[in-house]
Amino acid sequence: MQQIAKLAPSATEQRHQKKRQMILEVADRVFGRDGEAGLSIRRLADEIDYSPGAIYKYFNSKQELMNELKEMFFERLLEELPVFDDETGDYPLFVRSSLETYMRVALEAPHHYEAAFSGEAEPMPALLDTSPTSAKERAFFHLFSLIGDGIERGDFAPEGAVLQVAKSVWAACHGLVILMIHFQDFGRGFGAETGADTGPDAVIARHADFLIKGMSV
Amino acid sequence: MQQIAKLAPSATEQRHQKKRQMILEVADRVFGRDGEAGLSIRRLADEIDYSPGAIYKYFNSKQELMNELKEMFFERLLEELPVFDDETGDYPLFVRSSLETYMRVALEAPHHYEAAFSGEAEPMPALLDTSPTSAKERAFFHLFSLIGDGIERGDFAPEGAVLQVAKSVWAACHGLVILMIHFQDFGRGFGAETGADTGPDAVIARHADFLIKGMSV
DNA sequence: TTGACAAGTGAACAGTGTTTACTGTTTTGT
DNA sequence: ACAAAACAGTAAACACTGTTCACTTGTCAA
Repeated sequence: MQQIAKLAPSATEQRHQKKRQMILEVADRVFGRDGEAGLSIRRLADEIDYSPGAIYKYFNSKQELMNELKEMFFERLLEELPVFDDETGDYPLFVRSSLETYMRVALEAPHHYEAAFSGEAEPMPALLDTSPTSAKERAFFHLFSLIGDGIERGDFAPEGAVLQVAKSVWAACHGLVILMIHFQDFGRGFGAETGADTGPDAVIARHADFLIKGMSV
Repeated sequence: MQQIAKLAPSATEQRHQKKRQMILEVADRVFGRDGEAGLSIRRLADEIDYSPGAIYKYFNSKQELMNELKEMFFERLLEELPVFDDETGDYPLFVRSSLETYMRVALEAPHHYEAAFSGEAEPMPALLDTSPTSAKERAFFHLFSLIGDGIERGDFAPEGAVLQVAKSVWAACHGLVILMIHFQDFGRGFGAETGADTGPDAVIARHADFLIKGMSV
């Protein structure tokens, strides 16, 4: 017998979801530490004292589990992104801070971030005039809105189409993160040249400056 | 008995190298079509009518074979990069063309390009005052020199350290390529907005413009 | 001709994601 | 309360993967 709408999840269902969540947390920890190569179904099963097959009672495939890990990452990212204060806020500064946050959070979870852009090519999510569903899409949507709103407000100069500029900025941030993940010392070692701050945070900050300046009126 | 220096490779050695090259070409074709997932040792062995173990008479590991495929890609890239003509050349235009070529060639071999930046993190190659050895390093070195020379010539404004600007530009190009590889329609669909050219080439061109403009005096 | 080396094979090892038949156990409907 | 159905978990197998190793065959050189 099937209910039309399950308003109250059964105790069984609750236990199931709770255990599922537990598995996800363990997987998230292992994946964050050792990456996709280190997160095998058997390894994960060992970690939670289950047999490998048991995992498939909670996830249809490793891919599905991985997608949830990525989704969890983007939810964390969305939480950390700053919110603009219309009264006292400086919009370009707000955008700068947003881009920095995007890059910083990504660098703090390199395996998650890298995995989110590897594997099979996916269709480009609609980023204008739609309500995105997944956290991943919401994050990208947020990023695009930053630029679009900035142009609307008159803080940024619309050199070319709005979406083109947003794409360029997003790509630039994405590229820096990926290169910093891939090259061990990409964000380090050139402080002597100018005496300025060195380290990943400085590279991120200067990159954001470069982009904001390229957009500003 | 071991020769001090093998000036003339033996016929045996020549055959070995020739067959090795043949294997590489087949691997390159399969990898270009189906990516790393589609290029297994067994599949490759099938393709050349060998047994899987035979591959290891020519390569110590799949990783070594993959590295040679990546190296071949960067050699092709280097061949396609334009050369600056000191007499008649417009330097910013030359840089723009160079960046476009980098992105275009990368997009033509998405699996190769993606593989070159995935896997284990590697140390950042020295990009100033050294002669790079591999084609991969030479390509990156070339890219950095573009910016450095432009600043020296006075065509680009040194906002911040030379290397910081070069990093930002490289990262921006890299990011756009990766996003265009990962998102199926990243370079398409917004022509209606402005009536301008659409398609990957247009996105690449506008991205290059964005970067050149950000550097120019 | 004999001995050393090269080329290639087939089987095996350890690992992967995944499926299936099979257990108990728990929940559910009558 | 009892039977039936659903659930949770296991062991074993399947079809892959990269890699190694003993073994045979062929080629070249002293």
